[in-house]
Amino acid sequence: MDIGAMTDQQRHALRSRSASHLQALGALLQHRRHVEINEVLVSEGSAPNRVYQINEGWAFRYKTLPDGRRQVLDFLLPGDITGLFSVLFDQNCCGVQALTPLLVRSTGARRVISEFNRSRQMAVTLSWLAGCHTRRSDEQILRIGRRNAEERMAHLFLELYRRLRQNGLQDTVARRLPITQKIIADHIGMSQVHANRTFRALCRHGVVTLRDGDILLLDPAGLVRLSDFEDDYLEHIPACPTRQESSCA
Amino acid sequence: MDIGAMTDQQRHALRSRSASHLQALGALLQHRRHVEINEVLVSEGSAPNRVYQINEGWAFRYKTLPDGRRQVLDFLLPGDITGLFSVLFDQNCCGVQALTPLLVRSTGARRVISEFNRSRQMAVTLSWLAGCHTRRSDEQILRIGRRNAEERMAHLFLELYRRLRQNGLQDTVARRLPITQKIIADHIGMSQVHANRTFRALCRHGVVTLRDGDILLLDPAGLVRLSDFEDDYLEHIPACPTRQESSCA
DNA sequence: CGTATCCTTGAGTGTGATCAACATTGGTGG
DNA sequence: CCACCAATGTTGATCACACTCAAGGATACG
Repeated sequence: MDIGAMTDQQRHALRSRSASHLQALGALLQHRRHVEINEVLVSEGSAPNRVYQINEGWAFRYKTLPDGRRQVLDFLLPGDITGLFSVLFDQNCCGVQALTPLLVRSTGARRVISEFNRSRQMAVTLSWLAGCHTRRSDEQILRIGRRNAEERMAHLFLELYRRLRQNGLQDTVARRLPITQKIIADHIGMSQVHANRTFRALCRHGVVTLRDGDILLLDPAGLVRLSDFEDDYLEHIPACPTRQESSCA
Repeated sequence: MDIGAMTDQQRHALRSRSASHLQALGALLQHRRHVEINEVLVSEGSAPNRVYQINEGWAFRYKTLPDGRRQVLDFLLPGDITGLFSVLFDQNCCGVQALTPLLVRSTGARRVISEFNRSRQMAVTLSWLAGCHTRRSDEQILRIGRRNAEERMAHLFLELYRRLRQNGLQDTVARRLPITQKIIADHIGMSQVHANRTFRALCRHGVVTLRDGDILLLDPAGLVRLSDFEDDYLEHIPACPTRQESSCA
């Protein structure tokens, strides 16, 4: 056996410690603010001065090409924190925009840096958090690189569903996705028209439908079948101790 | 102005401190080992017990689908460190395989964890490193999501060229890429046949050619034109203090 | 030599893009 | 209250980029 190896128990212990550590970090984000639908919270090229947690609503990270093509990199769901890995850079390489009205909490970069330096265990926590993000973006690369249209869309829907559930939302809530077909298209690398046709195909399979402008997941198990979904890359990041507050806000 | 904001100078100072800090971390990787061409250094699903630095040679990170489709997530170049963000997980979600014979140095996960805990500034360093990786994978998502075949390939070649230069390799060396068309195809999400046709097209533009089985970049500036390349997402990670050794090894 | 790997090219097919038109909805201002 | 506009979803027609299948050539290696 490998001399420097750790047991699963040791790893598990480190992860739980990281989890509570991260909640402490989340508690720093005191400044509350409402963001309008479609508002750009962070613009491409701006200085990364703040770290945000989405308290209510959905947002997305994106990049654009000079000719206007846009890639939606990922989605920020209620409870998600963004910006922790940008504080050392002079410019943001991507932007953040609201998909729905948001309630966000934030704090300044200096405050984050001093919290980074406050505790010796923060490095382990950040390694874990970075690992969670890496796994997600690796899966996104696989999704757009090697899956076909139906698989991509079904796989995306499932990822969002699982993450919403992990972030503490109820099943009925987690099955509603407030995203347009244009946004989906820009996320999984296809045209809006083809996203529509793919979506219609999923509807015909009976796994999703449209309800009041939102996408409604009817049959998660069916989506798993359609996309070969394996959820081992998704790890719960318990950075959202404000779910209760936010629901009564 | 934002109260918690930092100046570019402050950020710059933190980055240089992180850089030297990271070199210290690299110095931990004492265990040397040779890896054969095509050997799997880390297999999908294995326990992440070690952190590696590539000392000589090229490798790639990958994921595979049950039906055999493979996605090359990114390339590991001489000087690159991999595994820092996996140590807290029970299983690897992706594998690492050698493209050329490698000389790697490594250390065990426990050692890495204790180094994480040793210094208060390690968290800042990891935030920076995670940011560097995030920027690269965001760009990879944009590449396969929203660029066409020629742009993808030209863009990839440039990224590799710049990274090799940043890692301290000479210009003539950095212009040689030891990758097959199948590997390129699996990285930028196309078939091997189409990768060949795209490559031929780039040859016809006079920007690349094939030399002794390697890809040779003839005209980096031409590649920039063909792919709208912006290098602002690439930041030098000075984690390779062993370049000199390795060239006389 | 024979075999394996990689590159190359052609032919035929298909997935997904583009263009265009129209329906529906919600918001805004007269 | 209605007219108008913007955003979104829907569908058809056409086209192109990229895939698959197939075969052959070059090179390296045992």
